[in-house]
Amino acid sequence: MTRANQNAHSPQPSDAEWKILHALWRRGKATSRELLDELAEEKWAYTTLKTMLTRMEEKGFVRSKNVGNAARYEPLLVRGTAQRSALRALLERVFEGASGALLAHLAEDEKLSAKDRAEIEERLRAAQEGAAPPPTARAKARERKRVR
Amino acid sequence: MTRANQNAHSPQPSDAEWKILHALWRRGKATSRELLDELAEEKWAYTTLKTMLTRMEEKGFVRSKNVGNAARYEPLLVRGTAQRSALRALLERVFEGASGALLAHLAEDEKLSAKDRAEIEERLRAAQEGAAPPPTARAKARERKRVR
DNA sequence: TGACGACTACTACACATGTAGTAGGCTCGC
DNA sequence: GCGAGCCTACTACATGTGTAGTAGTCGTCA
Repeated sequence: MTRANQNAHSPQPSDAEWKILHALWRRGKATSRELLDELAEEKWAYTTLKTMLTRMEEKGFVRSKNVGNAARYEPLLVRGTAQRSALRALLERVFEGASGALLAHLAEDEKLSAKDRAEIEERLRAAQEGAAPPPTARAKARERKRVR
Repeated sequence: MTRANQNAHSPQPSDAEWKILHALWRRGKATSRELLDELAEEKWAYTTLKTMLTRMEEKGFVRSKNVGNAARYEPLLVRGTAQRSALRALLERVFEGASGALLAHLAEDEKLSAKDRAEIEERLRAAQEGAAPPPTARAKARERKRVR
């Protein structure tokens, strides 16, 4: 049993670990040398990356398989799941569960492109169909929940 | 001087620090004893909380003023700003800047009530109207003083 | 006036994280 | 067969964080 899934209480990846995970998700699997290239802008010493990978393997974030004299790593975490878990953690810790407030910040962010928005609407619609009858909520009341 | 604003590089509050900050935002200002009550469910030793507060003061997250023999603390971070900064950090670190993906998770989250979802749609629509369609740059740019 | 209780400043310590060095083992070209 | 490289496992060490104990100070109440 892998123990690799990210249920609410498995530790969250650290900053550096996220970077490595992203690199791994991009490439599927990779040797540490390849990862070092992929993460060139971090300017890590090879051994630094190796240390990280070892720790990540201990935590069940990645798995390694020996290929020749080198190890080839692959992610065990599923990107979407890990992200969701991190998001949930943030939501609790920073927003005390108030997703509305989180959204408010996000929605106001000018970095959200129109394309992003369109995509979200799309997803929302999909989620809604599969989950709850459209309550056609007069969500006007939203305004006053946005504390100070 | 203060140095209390959260520009991109001031350190993010830690887990425990967020809890304390939330308590402080709830009460405006408070003595450590009051905070200990407010945070009763954490079951912290008084000195634990005190240590945190001291460290937070060093970091410029809070400020204390002596009142009688005890110190009264007040937050220096502004809630919304701190939250936004944390959100942005998450966005970078976990979603590599893809706010769309973040939102998608938020939207699909089964924990999100239908009401929340409706609210999201609402917000999206609003954002879209106000921002996206034609490049008619509306004065939305006022917000973007956030350096980095 | 002295013990009691609250408060503060210091100190301690374990674990996580970022960062990297060292030493020893394989392999391949010459 | 040997040295140059590359790889791995260990070890190291500073800093941050969670958690708390100790000792010293001060006001108050019996």
